Amino acid sequence: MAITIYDIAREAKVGIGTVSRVFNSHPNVTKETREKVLAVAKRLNYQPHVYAQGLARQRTNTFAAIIPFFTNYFFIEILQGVQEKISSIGFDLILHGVNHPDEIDESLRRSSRRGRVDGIIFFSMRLPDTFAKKWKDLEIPIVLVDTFHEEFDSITVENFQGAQTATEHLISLGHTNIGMITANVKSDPARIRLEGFRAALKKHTIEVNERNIIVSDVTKLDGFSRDAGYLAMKEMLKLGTSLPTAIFISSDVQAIGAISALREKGLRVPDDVAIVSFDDIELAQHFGLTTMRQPMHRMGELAVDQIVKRKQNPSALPIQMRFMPELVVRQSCGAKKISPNIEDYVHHKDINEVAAPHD
Amino acid sequence: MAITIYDIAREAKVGIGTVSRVFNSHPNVTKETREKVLAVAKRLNYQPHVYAQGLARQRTNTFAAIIPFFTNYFFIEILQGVQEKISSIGFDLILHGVNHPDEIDESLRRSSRRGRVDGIIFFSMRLPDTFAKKWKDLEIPIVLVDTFHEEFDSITVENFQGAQTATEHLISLGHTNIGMITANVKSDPARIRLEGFRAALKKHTIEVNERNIIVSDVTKLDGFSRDAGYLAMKEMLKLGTSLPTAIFISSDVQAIGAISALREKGLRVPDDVAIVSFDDIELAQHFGLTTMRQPMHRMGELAVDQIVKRKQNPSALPIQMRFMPELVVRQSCGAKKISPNIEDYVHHKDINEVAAPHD
DNA sequence: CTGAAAGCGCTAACAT
DNA sequence: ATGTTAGCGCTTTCAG
Repeated sequence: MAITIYDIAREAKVGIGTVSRVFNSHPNVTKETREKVLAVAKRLNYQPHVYAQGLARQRTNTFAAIIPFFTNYFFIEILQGVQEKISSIGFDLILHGVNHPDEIDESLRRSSRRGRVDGIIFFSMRLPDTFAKKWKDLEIPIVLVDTFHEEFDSITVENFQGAQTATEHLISLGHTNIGMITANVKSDPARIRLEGFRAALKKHTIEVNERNIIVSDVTKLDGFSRDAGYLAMKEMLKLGTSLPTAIFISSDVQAIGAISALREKGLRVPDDVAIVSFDDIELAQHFGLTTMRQPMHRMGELAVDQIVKRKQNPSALPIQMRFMPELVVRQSCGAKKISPNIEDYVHHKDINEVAAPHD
Repeated sequence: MAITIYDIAREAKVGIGTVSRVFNSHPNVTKETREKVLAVAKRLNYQPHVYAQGLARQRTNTFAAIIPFFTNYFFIEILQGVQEKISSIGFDLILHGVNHPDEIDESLRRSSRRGRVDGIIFFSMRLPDTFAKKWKDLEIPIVLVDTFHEEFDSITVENFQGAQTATEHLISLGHTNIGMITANVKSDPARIRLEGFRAALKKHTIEVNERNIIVSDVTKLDGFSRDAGYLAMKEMLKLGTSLPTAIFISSDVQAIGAISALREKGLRVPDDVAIVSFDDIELAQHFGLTTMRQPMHRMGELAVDQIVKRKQNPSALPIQMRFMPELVVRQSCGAKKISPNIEDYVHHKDINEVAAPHD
């Protein structure tokens, strides 16, 4: 059996309480005994038992992240922020992947087992109402990322305005025949981006051609995938003659798929079709995508910060943090026809943060 | 305070032992008392305290994965296999990202804290010898993925033969002026793939032109990155006139970067330069990369299986599982000049598994 | 400042 | 079949 504080107490000829105090850097220990204890502990290669600590302290120093599984680069980049921040504060991260909608419940249940985690970061999925209640009672800090529920802290991006900005960029380049490819509208971001798109056209009194709006019915990844983008573009191409001169696409990965479909038909971006997408995942740069940047890494870090804050002040009103996505102009929109790609024309100004307490 | 077995024992007028038995589906409980207990538990919304269970049972039902951080798609695909398998057996996954070599120690230390996890999956990094010893003593199952140490179970890919196959494919297409771009040779896979490349040329008595071998000195991600590939190709292009007609590149991501660099010079793949790379990440298909497929998802699942097996039989000799990567022919090598991409010409035969007990 | 003792919530061996 | 009890390893009063 492994070394316990009893072992080291015996060796150091002190009580276990003292040993405990030493490791918790409690002030009431003389320098001599502290050093004596530490010496023995080192000699015996003592390591505290995390679960015993957790049980006694009534906290676990671990957070859970529940993610609709991370084959999606968007999540990975957020997750990276989460991971770095969590380990920087000495906590552990438990990862729950949700590959199928049916698994949401299971994941929620598993991570909310009593004493399992001190906080939960919940990604992108709509939080079932049954759990909203349950979690409120649980009294464990929860923060929502890329999704919203009025009872919890949330970190989101202004999808509506982002979509509007993207569309207006296309309009400003002279396009009037503009289409959109959006992910499954079961997903809130997809739905809202579509609304933003419509609003932008309306604002500029451009007629919406419903034929040029392709709404993905792919369920896998809610249609935020290369395949979904590819299929959607195929469909748009199939519809015949009046291909729009510009398309707003609800995510970078979809745009990449869409570009493939265009290439197959011998069509070029931006010459034949201009494209603006959303997210600015790392690959967007490679493809020269003009896109709406979401500060993913930052969002991940903030999620962790917010959980920590929430632990300290459980009764504060839910906070809603909303980021304004930023237009990153590269080649796919046709605004810059200079060198092929790899170069990135974004102005590296700081992301705007809009932290507004929820009413 | 939350509900404990004491609460439910009192309510159901039974002993805590009985309650415990019910939840552990111990046979010695009558149907009536079982149902009574279950009813009360449900009414009170009882949830077992994971840490208390862990402490009493002396096991945690969680595994840790230590990954050189997953901005690399290769790891993500393995991790996905790991994640799915782990949750399918009802375990939890703790994720330790290692972003900097200095953090390896810290991660190792943290996940090997006593009673923290029941097993560790260690990815791609060379295991420091100090820890090899320490972990042996720890008596906790450890499996290495994409890296090797003779004292532990490991799951790897035949890098040498894979590189050889890739190179020979290029040779079989008639190329004789073949170059290679490899990641940082601090990484074993990068180094071994380079050796395989050399061996293939030698076998076919083709002279090695050292100028056409670019070894990345990028340290970030050990040079397995788009940027590293881009820079390496730039360097190769800078060297002047004798660009090889074919290049073997040590990973798909690097190949993607390299292709960017070629495009900037107006060079086309495979017309001007044929390319074969390694890994077959999801994106490889999109780029039409001919590549050596590693069964990443499978490797992840297997890692979990092996940890479980190792728990059952701690004293068995270390197992070494080696996969033979499979050549997937797409467009980048020039063997098929048919349609642009998206289509995948691989024969979907099963991956070969070579499980050989270590000596 | 330090030792002893009482939990933390659960499991498992031991009685009955 | 069920209740009782002794841990699991640590934290944290409570005396002294």
